[in-house]
Amino acid sequence: MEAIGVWVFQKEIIKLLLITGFLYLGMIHPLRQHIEEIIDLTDDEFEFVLSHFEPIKKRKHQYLVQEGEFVKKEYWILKGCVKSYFLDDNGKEHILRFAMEHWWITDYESFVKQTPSKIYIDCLENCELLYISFENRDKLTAQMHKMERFWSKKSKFGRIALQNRILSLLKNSAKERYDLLLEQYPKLFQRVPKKLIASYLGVSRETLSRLDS
Amino acid sequence: MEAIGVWVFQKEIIKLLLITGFLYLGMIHPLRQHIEEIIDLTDDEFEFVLSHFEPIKKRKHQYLVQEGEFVKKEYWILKGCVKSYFLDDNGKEHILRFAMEHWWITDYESFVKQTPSKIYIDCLENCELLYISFENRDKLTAQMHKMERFWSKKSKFGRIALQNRILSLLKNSAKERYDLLLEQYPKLFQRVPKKLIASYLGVSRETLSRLDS
DNA sequence: CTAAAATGGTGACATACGTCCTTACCCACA
DNA sequence: TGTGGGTAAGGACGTATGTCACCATTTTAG
Repeated sequence: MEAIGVWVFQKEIIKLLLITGFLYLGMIHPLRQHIEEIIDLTDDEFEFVLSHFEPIKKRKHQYLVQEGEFVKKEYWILKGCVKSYFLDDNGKEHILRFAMEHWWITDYESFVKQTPSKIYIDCLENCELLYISFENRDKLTAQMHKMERFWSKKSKFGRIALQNRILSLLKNSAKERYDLLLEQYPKLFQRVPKKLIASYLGVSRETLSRLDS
Repeated sequence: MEAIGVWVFQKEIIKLLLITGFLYLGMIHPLRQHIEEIIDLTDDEFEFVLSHFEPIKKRKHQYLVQEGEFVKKEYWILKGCVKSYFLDDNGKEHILRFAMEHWWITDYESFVKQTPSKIYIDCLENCELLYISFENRDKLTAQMHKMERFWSKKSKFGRIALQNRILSLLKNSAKERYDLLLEQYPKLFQRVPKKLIASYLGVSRETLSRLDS
């Protein structure tokens, strides 16, 4: 009995290692693939990068970030889907953005300025994540200029995406924004409730459900 | 007569040098002040940085960026005020942002991705600017890690500002957005026409003029 | 398995906002 | 001195969207 218990335990460990990518049998680690879309890495360099991350699992409805908290981690999603949002004075929820597999997420305002967070991030599904702490990110960028370039580029692209969202909020009608989102992220509509999509688009749930016509 | 002409010409040059900060008599160059809010520079380092910039003057209504153009410069405003905006399918103008003294401006999307610009930037007043070319910015960041840190930080703060604008577009009414803008940039209301403020806030000119009540 | 909660569609109604219009004002320039 | 362009205010009207209410399903949690 004892022996079987240990075996099951080991299997769980191996499974976890596989999922989080710390043991990849002949496959390229998804984080490496992701980073190499922008910069090239040797095996050793990737090992070094990865050693600054920790794996973590979260269940649906669990928080990654809560309002008032000092955010000290940036997350990279291996599996699952999360929402980042804030509550207005009436307690109404407004979606800032969603994030899915291979997206980065954190509260950058709190992360960069080291101020208490104004937002929440929580899991819409059970999630498997890698996170890097503020300190490790600093260390890594200081020791590895390539990674500073990587994050710098990511930051620039993130900024452009935000600008385009503002552009869309200013110029497009609710219906147009709906169509654009559906075109760009069709998967999203199968994974997250419509009322969250409505909140992301800045319209009421009722209005959204009347847009299809 | 000839001599006087030369003298007037020299005076103009000196004036230009003074204005653009290439000749600062015992004063700290405003660009240096600006950069040193984030990183420290020695005299030589600042000289080196400045040598990558060029001064330029633009009159009211002149363009810095036009739609369809490949943007190869980033501008820093010494004096004046500009708007960045785009035109929708109906030719309606939507203000992305304003920029005034000591602000950076360009079309980052075109600048970073090297794609044709979707936006216009033009002068609301006569402007005095410094610009840095794409190539010089690359050179400078490659040779001077400090400046890469500077721009990286700027980029992060820019991103946070954009996120907060989205936040505001989602949660605040037109009236609230108006009050917030008035509180944050009271100068703007003395310098730019109300119809542009309306466009920035995402409401019609008529609606804006009715908000005061 | 069942009860409770969340989701999603729709109707009735109120209202904020856009659109179109006229009027008035200021100021640069002929 | 007049004239035209840019700016701003406000009236009239239509429409898109929010709000509240109700109900039918589906999903979740105990």
